Amino acid sequence: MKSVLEELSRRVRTAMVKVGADGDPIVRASQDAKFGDYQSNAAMGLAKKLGKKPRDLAAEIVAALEIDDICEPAEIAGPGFINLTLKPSYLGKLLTGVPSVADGGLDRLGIEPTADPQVVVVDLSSPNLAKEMHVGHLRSTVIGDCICRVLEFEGHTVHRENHVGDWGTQFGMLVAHLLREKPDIIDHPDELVIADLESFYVAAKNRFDADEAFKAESRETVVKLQQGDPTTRKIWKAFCDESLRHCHDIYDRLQVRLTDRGESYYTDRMEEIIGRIEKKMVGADGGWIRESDGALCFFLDGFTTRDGEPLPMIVRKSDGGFNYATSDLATITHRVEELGATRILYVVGLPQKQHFEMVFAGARKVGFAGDDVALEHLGFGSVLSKSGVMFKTREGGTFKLKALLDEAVERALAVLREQDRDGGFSEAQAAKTAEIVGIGAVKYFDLAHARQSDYKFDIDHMLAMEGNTAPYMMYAYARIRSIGRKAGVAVGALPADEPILLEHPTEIALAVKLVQFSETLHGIARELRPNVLTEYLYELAKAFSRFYDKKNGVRVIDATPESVRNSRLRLCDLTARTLKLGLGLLGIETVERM
RNA sequence: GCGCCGGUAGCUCAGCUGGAUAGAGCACCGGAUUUCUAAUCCGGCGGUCGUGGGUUCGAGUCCCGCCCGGCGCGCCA
Repeated sequence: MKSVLEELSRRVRTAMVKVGADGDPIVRASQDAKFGDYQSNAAMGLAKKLGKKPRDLAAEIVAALEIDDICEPAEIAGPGFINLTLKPSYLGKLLTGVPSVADGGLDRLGIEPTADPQVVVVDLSSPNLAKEMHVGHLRSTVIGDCICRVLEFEGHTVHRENHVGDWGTQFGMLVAHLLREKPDIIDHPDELVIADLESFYVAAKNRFDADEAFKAESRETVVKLQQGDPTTRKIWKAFCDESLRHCHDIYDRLQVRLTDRGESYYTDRMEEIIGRIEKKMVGADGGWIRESDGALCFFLDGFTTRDGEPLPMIVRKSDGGFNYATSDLATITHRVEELGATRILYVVGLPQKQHFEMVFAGARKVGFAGDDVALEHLGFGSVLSKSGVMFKTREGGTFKLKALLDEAVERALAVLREQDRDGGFSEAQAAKTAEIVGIGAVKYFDLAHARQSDYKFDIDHMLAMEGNTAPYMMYAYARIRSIGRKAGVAVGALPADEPILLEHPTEIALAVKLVQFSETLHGIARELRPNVLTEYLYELAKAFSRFYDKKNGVRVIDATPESVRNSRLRLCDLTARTLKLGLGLLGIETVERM
């Protein structure tokens, strides 16, 4: 389906050129239906430059505007707004052309992939393997996955990189602890099971703090690990594999797939880029690469410490080791040079903003990323407890993500039971539906908030049946499916040449929403804002409720004549397919019955 | 101290590169409706957009000051 927004922008732009007022047509979907469906706000800004009155310029543009085929006559309002209302016949034509469901393939609703595909790397999730995943990882995983899905749908090649923490001093401690606790692991590394990584870590840490001999042992283990000692490596790998299994239990439930590529993957590359950096150092004007207190540093403009001194980005510690700046630089060279990325997105919490500013500036300056590569930190806000403080357990520890998901599913089951009036759900169906609803609720709630703002984790709110929540959206979908079943029409089965006839205000309003899906999606792919998609889907669902309302809407199954019934059934079907596709891009499953 | 993020209705949150009387959900009040899944629809109540200036035809949005909250600021990630 063509983007209405683009079409209108083109038309208005053409008219503007004709009257000698070239510029951005500033076409937007109107906020209020009384101003039409779209509006152009270009006349007000341009009038002054051209020495004209805004309303006069608007009138000139309108006079030159050729939109009879798609819009009602344009209206000029207020200081010079040009209001545009789509003709029902045009809406009907656009929707009629949407192909029926392709056999087996992904339903694209007729939306074409981009003409300019890119290779995009998304750095998401990236938990530390030393510990259990906690709430802090939810947002990166869920937002990152959504962004990947949207970009993939748009036709880009997406690499989902799970940059897990599997390297560093704490792994010496963990391996040493593991060897003491389960010495037979050397012979059976594949059989390692650690029920609770969190308590395993705590036990190791306690031993480390209390036992000097163990502390020394841990340090030796780190050295052995870094030197590549086979046995140490084997134990380390067994630990990482077990930890990754824990992670993937979560990823499976969240329906997130990604490529695990830990920091350890980059160890050789880190050595190599230090070499490249040292070569640059010789010619670095102003000595922006230099050693300071024994550490190799980048001194980049605009970064200072709390004392106002230049703040270095350390790429090699004074002990010769590397840190996260080094590994982040290494990932950039890998992603650019090996994966061929032209856009790299980091879905990492907002507190790390300064770190990424430095890494990006450093990568550019040292030549690891050229102007043809976009580097973007997609920072996100924190998940707070219901009372608005950082999400912690009573003991001050972090909340395990698994526990949170379990609770959501459990609550979803309770909600389903409550609503299941006629007891139509079997035990197994209820459990399966609860899993989908519960997980979906957590994801939807997260995605429905603006990426950069903090939000309060409110399980009652996310499972509410009213408002902009997953259960509401899922129900809206299931309800439409039920209409299809009752009408005896299969999904997407009505032929694409069955004309869509729009007459009733609620039909037209629904059609406008449906038609706006593609442009909404394109906007999201550009701005990477999942909450815009949830907002859109919610409005679509509401538009459908009005359309289907017995008082203010229209009849569907028993509508006559046949052509009107079919048209309305197609509207139902298109709505359901849009909801399913949209929720799918959020990473949320739908159910046929609820 | 410097920097970043935030402060919008009683509560939870939107507000797209400045655009029309600032929106939604919940809560509260009223109405429809014995239902093509009411897990619905319609209406009402409710905000000096932290605060004081400035820029602009137009500011929740941009600039400056101040207040409040959160976070970050050299070898953890």
